[in-house]
Amino acid sequence: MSSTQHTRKIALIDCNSFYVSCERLFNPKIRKRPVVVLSNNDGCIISRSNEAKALGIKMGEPYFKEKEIIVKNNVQVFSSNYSLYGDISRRVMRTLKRFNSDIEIYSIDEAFLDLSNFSDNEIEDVGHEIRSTVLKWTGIPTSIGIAKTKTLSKVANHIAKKKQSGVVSLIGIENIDPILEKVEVNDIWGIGKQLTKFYHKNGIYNAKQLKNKSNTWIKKSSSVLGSRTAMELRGISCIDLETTTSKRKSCVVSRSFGQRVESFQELKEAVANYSLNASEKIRSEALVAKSLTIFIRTSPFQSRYGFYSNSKTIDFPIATNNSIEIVKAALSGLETIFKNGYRYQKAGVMLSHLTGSNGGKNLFSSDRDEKINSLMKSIDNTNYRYGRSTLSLASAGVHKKWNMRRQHSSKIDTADFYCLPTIRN
DNA sequence: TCTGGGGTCCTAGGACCC
DNA sequence: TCTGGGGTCCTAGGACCC
Repeated sequence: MSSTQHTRKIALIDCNSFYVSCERLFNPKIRKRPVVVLSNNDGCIISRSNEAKALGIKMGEPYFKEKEIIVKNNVQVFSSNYSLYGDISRRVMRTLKRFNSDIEIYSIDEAFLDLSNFSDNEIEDVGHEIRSTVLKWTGIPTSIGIAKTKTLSKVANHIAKKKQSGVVSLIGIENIDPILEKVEVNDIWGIGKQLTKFYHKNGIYNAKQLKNKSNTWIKKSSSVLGSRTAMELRGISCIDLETTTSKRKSCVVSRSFGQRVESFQELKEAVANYSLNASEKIRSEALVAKSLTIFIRTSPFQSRYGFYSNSKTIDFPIATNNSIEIVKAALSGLETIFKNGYRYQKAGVMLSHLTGSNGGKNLFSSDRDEKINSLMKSIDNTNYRYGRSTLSLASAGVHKKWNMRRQHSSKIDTADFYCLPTIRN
């Protein structure tokens, strides 16, 4: 039957050790060396080269705990540089779009691509072509998994990561049970710690066992998400490709401080900055927020100082993206939850119930609002052109306690991105 | 001494209504 | 006097993702 030639085919393209690969683009000397990239504040290890993985350095582990191995093996360490990674990510995604515009950009380093238009016979070759094109045009190595559903393409991708070729297709394989049997249940997309514990208790250890478990049992014992996962393992698609970028529903800006903060004044500065940052973000997406939550907390790892965590949510009478209003609300919220005598470790601002801003007009908009809107626009433009915090409402010093630690920055400016050397095969 | 940040979705339970 | 039960909407918190 020729119709089987055009079964649904979803590819998951995942960049290998993405942040490490980005740093390597600018620093060819570290190509074969062990490399790690740290989270904000140089807190945790969030990206590892294969060489670093081989040394036993764990994902998500605090940097200080791995320091010994790192020093001993001369592992190259980088603070994260998100604007750089964002730029390279856009380059990768643009390249992928050439193969099909039906693409779901799932994260900074992953995308689902609909390849149903290709025949079963050629699909693996297409995978290899995508892989080599992305490598040639961006310098980023990828792994590609292709299958009938998103969950299965994740499985295929998981296997592809361990293969030299980097491409694995499950299309056209009659019985995938022997493959699924080798996939541990906790490695399945959508199954985290809690579900793993539960499935283990019920004798389910791998993807094959979950796939062949009765649907009624799964439905009864977990949420709809659990049964959706099992259906997808059976090749029945339940999770659609989200190709249109839907407007987001919330926006969080939060940071751990470089050093503990105790003074109200310093906390206020940090919160004002995060508020400005969040307002700017939602304005750039033409959104307004109906409510704001501000939260502060001390370190959960240092109980000897006493743990304190609190938040306050404030509703705006009229949804807004006005920096002044948002900062004001955040600071008044902060006042209600701030307690003296604690060593604060983190603060954040969340804007939620976001909706489209209708070009900044609403029933109650006035001349004054129009003026504020154009003021906001000029702030955003200036910041865009000359860098963040060129103009800001709070006196945002650069040497404050709460600023992040970044001791291992490669100092690559995004501007340098345009000087990237051409990459040869 | 040092432990990231930013999202989505689901569910349970409370408030409220008829 | 009897004091039910079902529906909706909202929120907080949990689980999961990268």
